[in-house]
Amino acid sequence: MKQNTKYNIKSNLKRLFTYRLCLIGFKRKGFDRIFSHNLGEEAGVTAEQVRKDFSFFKIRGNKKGGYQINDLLRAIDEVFKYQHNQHVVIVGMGNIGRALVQYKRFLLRKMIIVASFDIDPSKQSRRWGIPVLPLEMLDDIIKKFHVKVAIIAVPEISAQDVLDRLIDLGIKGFLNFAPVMLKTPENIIVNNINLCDELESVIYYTEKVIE
Amino acid sequence: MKQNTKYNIKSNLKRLFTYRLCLIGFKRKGFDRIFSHNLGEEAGVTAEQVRKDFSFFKIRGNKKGGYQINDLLRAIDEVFKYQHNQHVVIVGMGNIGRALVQYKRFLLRKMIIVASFDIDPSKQSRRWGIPVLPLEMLDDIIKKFHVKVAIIAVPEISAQDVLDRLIDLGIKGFLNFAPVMLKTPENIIVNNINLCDELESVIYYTEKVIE
DNA sequence: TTTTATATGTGAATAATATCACATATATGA
DNA sequence: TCATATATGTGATATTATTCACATATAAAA
Ligand SMILES: NC(=O)c1ccc[n+]([C@@H]2O[C@H](COP(=O)([O-])OP(=O)(O)OC[C@H]3O[C@@H](n4cnc5c(N)ncnc54)[C@H](O)[C@@H]3O)[C@@H](O)[C@H]2O)c1
Ligand SMILES: NC(=O)c1ccc[n+]([C@@H]2O[C@H](COP(=O)([O-])OP(=O)(O)OC[C@H]3O[C@@H](n4cnc5c(N)ncnc54)[C@H](O)[C@@H]3O)[C@@H](O)[C@H]2O)c1
Repeated sequence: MKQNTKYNIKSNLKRLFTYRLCLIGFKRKGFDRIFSHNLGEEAGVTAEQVRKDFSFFKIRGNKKGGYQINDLLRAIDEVFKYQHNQHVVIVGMGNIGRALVQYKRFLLRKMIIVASFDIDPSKQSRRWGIPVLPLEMLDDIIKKFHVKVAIIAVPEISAQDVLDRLIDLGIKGFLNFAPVMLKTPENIIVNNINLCDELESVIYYTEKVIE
Repeated sequence: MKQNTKYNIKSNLKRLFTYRLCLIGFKRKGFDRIFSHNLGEEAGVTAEQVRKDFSFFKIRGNKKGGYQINDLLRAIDEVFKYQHNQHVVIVGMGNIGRALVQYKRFLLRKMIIVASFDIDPSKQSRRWGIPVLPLEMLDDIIKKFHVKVAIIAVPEISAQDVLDRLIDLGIKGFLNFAPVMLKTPENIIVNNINLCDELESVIYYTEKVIE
């Protein structure tokens, strides 16, 4: 067992997401062509950074002509292999789990939450559009939908157990909302979202600026 | 107006959060002293990194004796100025907003959501423990509780409007859940949480590893 | 009390990232 | 069609972050 995965979203990948957000914005405003300079300004990075990033992901523009926004968006989608839908399960249908299963935007990006799971029988229903199942059904669903990625939204005390069980069932990547350092074997991806830390860091920097 | 804040949680600050998580874990297991080596292994960084980070934040241990966990936790709290409570407001009481106001862990870190706001009168109630108010009340509440930080949980189409209005009312820092690049003046901190991107990056790395 | 083994703290070395600078290709306009 | 201004793409350079290496202090043992 590897002591906690030190996975962190690589900065050039993170910027690619930002670029996409900006490009969608530009498109909405009626642009169909963009230069690295404009995109950089919008994304808060230098134009060279934009070009280097695109270059890294083998995305090419036209000399002097800049980039076609649609081409860029398609190329970015290509990086994320958008040809096929991605099936995801979520474990824990408490406050955060319920919010996530109702989040429509996952679908727009072809990420489909095929089922959710909860230990509490009172949560097991179809109230929220997708089935909420007992954990015994995990194996079936994971096999049926070839699920490789799961969202962990259980209390921190249960997070490691849930993770271990999911790994046994073949899950390779996790989005984890429980504020604990999870222990994982090699080759398992865990992306930890810690909203307390995120809010606290805002407060930290806010106070720094104000002082 | 500065084109979108390129704010990003600095990596040494981010690691400080991780260390805290690990330290709490060690404490639970009965330890009261820790060495940079142990903490580094748990946090997924080198021992030198741990020491450099502590050194950066002026946190000191004892030569040969390592660090007292309680001292470290206190020192980390010191970095985040834990003497006083921090008041926060949240705008948008939809799926994600409702999850957040019920999140008890904010309180443990002395971050108090004093009120939430929604444009929809049907959401305005006291159902969720804290008052859900119309936006007209923003000014009053912000003044009364000296609020400096807000959580934006409104649809992306409204996010910029809400942000501008909050800045006018004196808010300096934001945790933003809407997937848009917000435009801000100087000295305003915006920490964007984009859960689609986070899930997508897990899928990206998972596929990379599997291949 | 003295010795010694060992963990810290930090400059120096290295690695990783980002910026600069410019050669190159080509859209655009004459 | 041709000339030219301009944006890309990328080596070279600078900056930033991490790791190495070791001098130093000191807990623990004798
Ligand atoms: N509520 C938030 O806004 C929020 C924000 C950030 C992080 N989180 C974290 O997300 C996790 C869930 O938070 P929440 O507020 O939704 O909590 P919650 O108590 O509302 O929900 C937890 C759910 O998990 C279920 N559960 C418990 N053990 C389980 C198990 N072993 N297997 C399957 N299901 C199990 C419970 O029945 C419950 O429905 C926690 O770790 C929390 O710290 C929550
Ligand atoms: N649901 C999720 O799990 C999730 C996850 C990540 C990000 N987000 C983002 O968070 C935001 C909210 O998502 P949601 O799912 O809670 O949406 P939602 O539609 O459930 O809730 C939005 C709420 O904002 C209120 N609102 C709209 N305009 C407003 C305004 N100008 N001022 C104040 N309140 C206003 C609405 O009345 C509604 O109650 C969106 O930007 C979404 O993309 C949601």
